[in-house]
Amino acid sequence: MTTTLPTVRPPTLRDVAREAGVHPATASRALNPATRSLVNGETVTRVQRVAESLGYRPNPIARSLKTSRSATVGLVIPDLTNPLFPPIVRGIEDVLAPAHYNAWLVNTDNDPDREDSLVDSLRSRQVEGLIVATARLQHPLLDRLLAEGVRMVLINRRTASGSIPSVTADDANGIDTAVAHLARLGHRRIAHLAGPQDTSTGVVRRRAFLQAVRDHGLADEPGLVADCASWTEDEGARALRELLDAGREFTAVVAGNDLLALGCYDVFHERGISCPLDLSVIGFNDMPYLDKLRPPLTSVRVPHYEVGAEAARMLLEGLTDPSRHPRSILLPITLVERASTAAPAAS
Amino acid sequence: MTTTLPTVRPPTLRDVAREAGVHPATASRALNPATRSLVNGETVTRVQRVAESLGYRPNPIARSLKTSRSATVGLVIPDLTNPLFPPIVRGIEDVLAPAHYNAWLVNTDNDPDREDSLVDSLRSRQVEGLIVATARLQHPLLDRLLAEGVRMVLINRRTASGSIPSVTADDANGIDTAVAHLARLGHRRIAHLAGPQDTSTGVVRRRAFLQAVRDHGLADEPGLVADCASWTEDEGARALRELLDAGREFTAVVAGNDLLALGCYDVFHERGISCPLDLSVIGFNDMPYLDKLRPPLTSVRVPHYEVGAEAARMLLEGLTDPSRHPRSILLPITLVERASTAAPAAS
DNA sequence: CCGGGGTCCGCAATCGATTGCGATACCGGC
DNA sequence: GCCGGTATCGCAATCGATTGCGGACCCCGG
Repeated sequence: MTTTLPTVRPPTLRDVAREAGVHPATASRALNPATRSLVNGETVTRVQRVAESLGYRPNPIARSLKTSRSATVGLVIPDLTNPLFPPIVRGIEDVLAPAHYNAWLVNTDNDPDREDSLVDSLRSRQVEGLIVATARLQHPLLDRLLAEGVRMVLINRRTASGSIPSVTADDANGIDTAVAHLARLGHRRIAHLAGPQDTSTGVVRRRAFLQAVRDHGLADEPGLVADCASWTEDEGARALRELLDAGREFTAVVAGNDLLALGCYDVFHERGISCPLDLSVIGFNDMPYLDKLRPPLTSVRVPHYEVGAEAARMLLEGLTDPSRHPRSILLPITLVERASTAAPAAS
Repeated sequence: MTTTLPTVRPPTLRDVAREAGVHPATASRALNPATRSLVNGETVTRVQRVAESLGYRPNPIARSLKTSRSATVGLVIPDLTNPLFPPIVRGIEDVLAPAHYNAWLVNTDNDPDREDSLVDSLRSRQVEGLIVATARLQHPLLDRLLAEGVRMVLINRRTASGSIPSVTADDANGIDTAVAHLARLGHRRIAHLAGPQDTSTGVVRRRAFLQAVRDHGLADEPGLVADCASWTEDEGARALRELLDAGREFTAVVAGNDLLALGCYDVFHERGISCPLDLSVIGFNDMPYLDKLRPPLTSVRVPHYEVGAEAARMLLEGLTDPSRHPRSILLPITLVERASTAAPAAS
C-alpha cells in the first residue's frame, strides 16, 4: 500500500521523463503535438501513458515564461453590471475557449485613470491582445497602444480616426430604421436623446437621427435633440425633463440607448404621461427583459453575442497572422417592435 | 536623437540592475517592499529611479514560476448573462483587486461535464482558489476538490454536507418575510414555485415556505407547491400553468426566484390574469430593473455585491492564513415592496 | 590590534518547460 | 566496408525573477 505524502507536489515534466526513462526534452516533445513527430512512436506512447498515470498537467506559467505567450486577452469594459455586456462577454469567451485562450476582464467604470492603470496591469500580465469597449472619440491611451503595436479590437464604440479595427452595430442604420418606424406610424415631430458626444455611438446616432428626420421629411429642429452626459437612466430622465420643460412639442422620442429610454419611463410615471398614448419611445440595444417592462419597450436589437464573438475572432486572427490587414465591421441590426410605440394621438 | 529599435524588448530586471550598476538580486530586493530593508537606502532610490526611467514592469509570469503563486482565483458560475451574477462578479473583483489578485471567469451553463473540464482548465492555470456558484446538493466534483484540499468558497448555493465554506443569502428568512408580507395583506392561500430540488436554494426555500405557511396559520397544502426543473422564465410559466390547470385555489404566489416570477408574468398576459388584482407575486433576488416591470415586482433583495465581496474576502483569508477555520455565512435579506403584491380581491 | 556583530550586496541555484544544436545509431547504396 | 542521410534523443541554455548562503566591509569594544 502506497501512502500519500503529506504534501503531494504535482508531477512535473521531469517526473514524467524519469518515470518513462527519457530526457525531459524528449518527454516535452512527445507530449507536444507539434513536435511529436520528432520522437519515436513507441516512446511517445510510453511517455503519454506515464503522463496519464501520474496525472501530469503542464505548468502553463513555466510554458508562458519560455514561449512568451500567455494565451490570454484583456477585455476592457466600462461596467459588467450593464446588461449590455454579459452577452458580449459570452460571445468572446465562447470563441476564445476552443482556441485555448482566456479573457481577462476589467471594469473601468468610465474612469480614464482607472482605465490607464487597469490596462497597465493587463499588459504586465502579458495579455496578447485587447478587446476594448470603452473607446472615446479622442482617446490618447488607445492611440498610444496602437503606436506601440498592441493588438486590439474595439467593440461598440470607435475612435475618431477609425484606424483601430472594430466591431460595432450598424448604428446609423438602426437609428434610421427607428425613425422610419415612427414616421410610418404617423409621427412628425420626434425628439432624440443623444448619448455622450465624446463617444462614437453618441455622435453617430445623433448625426444619423438628424439625417433620418430630414430624409423622412419630418420636423428638423435642433431643439428636439437633448444631449446626455452619460448612458444612464438618470441622464435619460434629466434630458427628457429638459425637453418637456423647454416646451418642445413632440410625440415620440428616439433614445440613444435602452437605459436612456428607461429614464423616460421614470419621467412618464413622475408626470403622468401615458406611453405610448401621449408619447412613443424607442430604445437601442434591446437589452434583456425589455419585453417585461411597462409598456414593453420597442428597441433596436444589436446582436451583442455576435459582436463579442466577431471581435474575438478578429483578435485571434490578428494574433496568429500579424500580417492580416486590420478591418472594421458593422453588424446588422433589427427593429423589435413592442408596445412603447404607437400612432400619435390625434391632436 | 535616440531612434527606437523596431522591436523594443520590455526591460527586465537585469536591464535595471545593469543600468543601476548592481546585481539583479539587489535590484530585486530594492524593488520588493518586503525585502527593501536589506538594501542600502541610496541604492534603493537609485534602482527605483532607473526602474522608473526604463519603464520596468516585473514579469508576473516569471515571478509566479518562482514563487508558485499565480495571484488568481477561479470563478465558476452557471451563466454570466443571468443578471444575478454581474453584481457578484463586481463584488469579487473589487475585493480581489486591492490584494492584487485577479478572477478567472468560466460559465458552465449548468452542464456538469463542462464544469468538470472548466475546473480542470482553471486548475491547470494554477488558480489558488475557487469561488463556485454552481453547487448542487450532491456534487461529486466539489467533494473531490475538497478532499484534494483545493481552497474554495461556495456562493448562493451549498452542498448537502455543508462542509465547504460558503456565502449565501438568508434564504429561509427571505421566504418567511415574503410569506409574512402576503399574510399581512390578507392572503390565506399562497402558492410556491419551487426551484430545482437538487440545489440548496431550491430545497431551503421550499422548506422555508412550508414552515412559513404553517407558522402564519395559512393554507398548508402540498398541492400549492409546484417544482421547477430550472431557474428559468419558461419553467416558472410552466409551473404556474400547472397549478392553474390543476384548479388549485390561491391568491398569491411566492416564486423561488425572480426569473420564475417573470415566467408568471407571461402567464398573466396569456390568460388575462390581472396582477396584483387577481394574483399577487413575489420574486427572490431583486435583480435589476424589476421596478420597471409591469407591474413592478415585489422581491426579496439579496445583497449580491456583498455576497461576492464577502466570498472573495473569505477566500483570500483562507489563502493567506490556511489555518483559518472554514465557516459559512448568511447575509441578511430585505423585502422590497412594489406593486405586484396587494390585498386579495374580496371574494 | 584582534574579534564580534551588523550592514549591504553578489553568487548561483531554482521554478518548469522549451528548443537549437550536436551526438549516436541505424539504414541503404555503391 | 565506407559514406551520406535520416530518425531519435540528450545536453544545456534560456525565459525573468526570487532567495539561501556566504563574502566583503565597517564600526566599535576590549
